Amino acid sequence: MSPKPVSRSTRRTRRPQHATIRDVARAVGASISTVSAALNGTDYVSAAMRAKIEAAVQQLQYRPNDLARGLRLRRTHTLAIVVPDLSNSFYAEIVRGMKDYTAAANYTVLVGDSRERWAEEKLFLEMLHRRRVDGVVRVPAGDGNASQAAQVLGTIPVVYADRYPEADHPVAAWVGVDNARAAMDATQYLISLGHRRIAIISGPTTTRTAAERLEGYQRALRAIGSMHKEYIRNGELDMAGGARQAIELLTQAKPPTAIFCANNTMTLGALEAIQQLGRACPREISLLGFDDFAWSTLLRPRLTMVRQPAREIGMTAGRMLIDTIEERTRNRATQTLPTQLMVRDSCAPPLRP
Amino acid sequence: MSPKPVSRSTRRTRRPQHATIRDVARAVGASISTVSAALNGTDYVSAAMRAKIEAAVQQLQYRPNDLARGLRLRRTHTLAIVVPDLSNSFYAEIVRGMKDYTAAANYTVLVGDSRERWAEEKLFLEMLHRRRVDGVVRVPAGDGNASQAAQVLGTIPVVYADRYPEADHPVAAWVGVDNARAAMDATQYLISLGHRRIAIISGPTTTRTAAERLEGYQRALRAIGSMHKEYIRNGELDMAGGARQAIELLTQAKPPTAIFCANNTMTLGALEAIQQLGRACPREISLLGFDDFAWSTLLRPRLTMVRQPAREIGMTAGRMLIDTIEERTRNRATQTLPTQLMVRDSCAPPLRP
DNA sequence: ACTCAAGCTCGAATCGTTTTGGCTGCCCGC
DNA sequence: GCGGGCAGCCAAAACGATTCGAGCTTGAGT
Repeated sequence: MSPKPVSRSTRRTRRPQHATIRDVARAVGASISTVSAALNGTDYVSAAMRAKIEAAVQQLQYRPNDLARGLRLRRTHTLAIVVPDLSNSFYAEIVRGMKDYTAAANYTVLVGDSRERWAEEKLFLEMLHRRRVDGVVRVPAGDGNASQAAQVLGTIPVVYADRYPEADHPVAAWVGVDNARAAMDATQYLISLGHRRIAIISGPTTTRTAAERLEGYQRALRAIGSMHKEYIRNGELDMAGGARQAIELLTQAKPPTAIFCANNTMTLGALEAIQQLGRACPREISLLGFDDFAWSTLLRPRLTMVRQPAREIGMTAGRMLIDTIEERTRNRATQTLPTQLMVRDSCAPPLRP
Repeated sequence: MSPKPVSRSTRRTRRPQHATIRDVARAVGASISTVSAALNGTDYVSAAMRAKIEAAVQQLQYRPNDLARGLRLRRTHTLAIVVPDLSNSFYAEIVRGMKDYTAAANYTVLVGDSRERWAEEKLFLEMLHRRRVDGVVRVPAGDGNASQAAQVLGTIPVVYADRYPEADHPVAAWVGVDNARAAMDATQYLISLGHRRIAIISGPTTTRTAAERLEGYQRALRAIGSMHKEYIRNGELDMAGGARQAIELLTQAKPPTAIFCANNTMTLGALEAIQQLGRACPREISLLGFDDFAWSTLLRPRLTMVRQPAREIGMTAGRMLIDTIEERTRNRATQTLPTQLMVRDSCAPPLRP
């Protein structure tokens, strides 16, 4: 009835173990406490003893065991960040920014990729809990359920980056950009070039950022009274999705003269589609993207895009996290960083038919 | 004389702590050992008790503390990988491959970026040692000193990926490609198109892979007796380096008709340079690169490149590492994976003057 | 001469797990 | 009526660090 107990006894291999603080203590004929005090500078230790300890540490190649340390201290000096897509350079850059900032404060960061799926994100968050990370920054997966995160993370501090947490939750710490504003500016730029038939390819509206960008686009078009339902598309955030929507848009009876893509991978997809259809960009069709990336100047045409300060978002998230962890501040502030429209070659006035 | 001891006492904030196994035990009126046995299925526990424990675990949101676990078990179920440049999609893909493979075996992986500097890599490796990771895969930084790694890592198992460790060390586990062969094949392809004045932009010869690729290139050209010193360049591995070398090559009296770039970022740099100089690629100058990347089909011309199976390299490295950790095997084998020449649009026969 | 503080060192408790060995019943076969 | 195996449970010893309190010398101040 009851299951046969499984013996965990992987044969106790005597792998030559690491030197411990006890080994150092023995080597210099001192007590463990003294060695600890010497290494951490946390109590008086004579110069002579200190020197002997230094020598022993060097000779034994002693390195403190951070597991034991973390257990005792209840602090691991580890942070984590989870993003929806690590191969997207936008998120990669956020991660890099956070790593750079927090490394200076002596934190390590674990990075996770949810692939836009809450199920995967949850697995990662549970792992973080077990490892007792000191804090985590989340760019929540796009398929909802973000509110369950508090459950699995318990009391571990969280900072949100880029995307909002669920609306019903009290907005915690957050850093990002004013998406509606940025999208409106971008759309107005296209309008100023003379475009009227402007399409948008947006992400699923379950992600707040996508919804906000759509909102900004609509506000700009409503202002000039030329918003048309058939030019509004949304779907998957990836390249294939962008390409498919672009093809649908361009092959309809009265195609748009400009396309605004609400993230970077969809922009690439749209560009691919345009080239496949043999349309000239920007002469026949203008393309404007979101989330700049490093090699966007290598493409032909060089893409005009809305640039988000990805690195700064990462660094700010790191800073906010560390601040709340070390209780330098308890303000659950939200930080809004500025965007920038990088005007390059992919947008031009529309053809006068 | 002796320094004033620094008090570490960050005020002992009573952050509401996590539930422990002891809490679970108390909740169900059992002993710690019983709870542990139940959770790990490592000893007989009655069905009734097991159920009560499950319930308590759920109710208290108990999650085992992996620090304590790792301390006791002397196993952290954590691996690490350190690469020279995370923003290079080639290495990013290796990392991704390793993560995917090892996640299935329930390992977490820490990833580090050495930026081609041993000093940075060393810092990272020291951190890994303190955290007692179970193993690490290294793509060693290009500036030598790789042999010191054994020192700082102690007895932690290592697998090398892509790049070789120093020659003087006994070659440990390694996975990568036959660089000399791949470079030779690529060069022969250019020869078969009719090129004779073929240049190479290679990396610093301190990295074995760069040296091998140069070697393969030379072998192919020597075979037809048209190797020329002035067509051999090496320098930094980044985009700017590639661009600079390409400009020097193309502006000399008798410029090459084809350029072979020994990694992906330098290839992008060369392409940029070619476009800046207004040379038509591939009509006037052919370009062949190394290390394919995802969006290479978006560039114009679509780049012809030698593809390395990055993902497989990462997965294989992960597998080898886990195998040696779990002592399924102790063969310090080396694995050579096949490359593939992705023929696209950036190479054409040379102009007949 | 007495007190007190500073300088130096140490023992023991603690952090949250796993694991070993032992203790209890109980049932079974003699 | 007894030995012994099995099921179920537990106490205590690790694992490797930090930290609290206390003990022991000195030297200075009174």
